[in-house]
Amino acid sequence: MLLAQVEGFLEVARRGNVSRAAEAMFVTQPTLTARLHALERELGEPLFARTRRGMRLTDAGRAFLPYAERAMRAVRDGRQALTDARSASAGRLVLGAAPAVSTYVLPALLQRFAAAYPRIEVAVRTGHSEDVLQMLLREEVQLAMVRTMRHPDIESIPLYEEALVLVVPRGHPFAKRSSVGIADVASERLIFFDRTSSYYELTQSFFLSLGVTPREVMELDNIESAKKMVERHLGIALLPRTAVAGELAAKTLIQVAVADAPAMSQKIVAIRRRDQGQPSGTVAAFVSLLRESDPAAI
Amino acid sequence: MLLAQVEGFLEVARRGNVSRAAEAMFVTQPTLTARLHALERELGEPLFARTRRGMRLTDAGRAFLPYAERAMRAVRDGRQALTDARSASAGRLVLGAAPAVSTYVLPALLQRFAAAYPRIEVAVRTGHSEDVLQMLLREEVQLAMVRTMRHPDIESIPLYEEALVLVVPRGHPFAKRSSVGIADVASERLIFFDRTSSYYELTQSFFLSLGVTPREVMELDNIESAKKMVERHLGIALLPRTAVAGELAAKTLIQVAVADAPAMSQKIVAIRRRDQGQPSGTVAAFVSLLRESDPAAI
DNA sequence: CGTCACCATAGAAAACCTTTATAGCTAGAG
DNA sequence: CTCTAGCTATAAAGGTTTTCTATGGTGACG
Repeated sequence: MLLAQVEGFLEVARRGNVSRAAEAMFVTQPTLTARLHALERELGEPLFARTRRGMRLTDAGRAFLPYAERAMRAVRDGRQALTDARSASAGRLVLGAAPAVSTYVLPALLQRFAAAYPRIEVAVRTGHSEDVLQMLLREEVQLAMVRTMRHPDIESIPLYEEALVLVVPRGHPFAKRSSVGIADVASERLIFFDRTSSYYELTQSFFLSLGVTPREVMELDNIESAKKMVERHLGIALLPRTAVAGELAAKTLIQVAVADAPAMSQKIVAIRRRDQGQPSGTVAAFVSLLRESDPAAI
Repeated sequence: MLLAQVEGFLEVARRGNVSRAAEAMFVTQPTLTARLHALERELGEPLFARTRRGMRLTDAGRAFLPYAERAMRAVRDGRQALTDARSASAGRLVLGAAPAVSTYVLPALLQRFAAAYPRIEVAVRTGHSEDVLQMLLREEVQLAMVRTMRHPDIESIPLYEEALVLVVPRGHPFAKRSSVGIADVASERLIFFDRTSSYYELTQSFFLSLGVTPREVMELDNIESAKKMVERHLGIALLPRTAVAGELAAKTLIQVAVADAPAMSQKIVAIRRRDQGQPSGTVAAFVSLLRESDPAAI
């Protein structure tokens, strides 16, 4: 069965006249007649009753009609869906993100994205970078924003550098100093977050490399709680800058430079399966929004 | 776009492998490759990402997938609908019927029909024979059961002869007589039903042709009421035999032969549009049920 | 490093579709 | 009663498309 036959069937059913239908479809009448015959032969039943006045649907034709319409509509809608997706005017975008990205970076990005592409449906899956990578490989997400990772099947787009900054509560002795030494830090009560996170390892290895053993006094499994602890003077913490931007601005937390330490940071990238070909419309739209975003503003 | 291409797309999407999909579709691999290329070219976008492992859907392919499935399902279901209709194992049957048929004959017929073809949906439109004929011509009904009518566009199937019988209430003087004369009838109080019905004209012309002027005492617009009136001794009536079968059996009404009068009757037929070709499954099923019914039993 | 498992491509043969031209049929007009 | 108009069906030719066989090319894997 050919779509051209189904389409011809519908057109003739609508007009009750092969010649007019043929004209409307920009083919000759014998062509359309042949298509109808082929369709009827394949279905094993006349779909039209031939009269002097033209073509009338038989009961069988009437029974087939709704299905023919459905099929054509599906094809038409499918085409439209691709056009929409290409222009990113509609569609679905499934993102993966590391927790710090998901919580502190994505909201602003998605707000702008939703404003620019209101008809794109967005879903976010959060997890540690390794888990999100697996989601990407399993094609559960189309694009993931995680720390730099290596895998032969993915390609990366650099996004921004996520610095770990030392924050102390308002009124803390450090708060008035322009910078502190690493030894000062190690002697303070430190609050860590999420032992399973890569940030944990990062800070640990940072202290170790400097030959300093931090006094761990508290470990929370999420950044929000860690911030609250610092605010309540239970210790000081090294936290991702994006995670404390609000508190720094509100001055409930104070950032303190560490004079004799190299900057601790992780590169955050967007990753994508290498074998997915060119990014589809929705992904491409999101990537271009990422690219035109000021990294400092994130 | 060809259905073969859509089908190929689905098969390859399912198997992730052109060669296997081609085998499953009984074509060679290059054929299927060509179909996919043609489809992608028409849609202006790669639907698959070619990898060493086989074919993976792109985002565009994933977006198109549900529509392709919908289209193929519509075609498959359409085929099935025709098969069902042909075997009359399912479908829809819209009948037209004159009031007397609809009320007194159809119920028993439809009971048997529904038992034989439980998955056929039946609808009945009732009206005077002329109106039902118009419905048929407008294709609002597929088959109509009415009195014999002439129209160039319809063909008829004789069903049964509907006799008008004289009925009197139990206890009426006529009830004990084996037959009465036409003059006797005319001198009785007569109850007519539905001046707009053909039965009304039939009985009127019957009396007129015999040179008798009936004493009309009452006219109801439906047969049921007329029967009730006769039962209450308000008169006697000429009613369709099928309409009084129950009362005759229950002996609440008595049939009296009219000796010197020709039998009054109308032929009831099933009519169908001549230009509809062979009856479809559901109609054919109903017609065959009509044919195998004992006319006397109706 | 060769072999395997893929998909892509080439070229020839076959199938198919479309077109022009024409036939056949019926209703309605003159 | 004939003729014409308005349908659809059919025929034959031609050209495009599709399909097949055979082969190329390319990573992956042992």
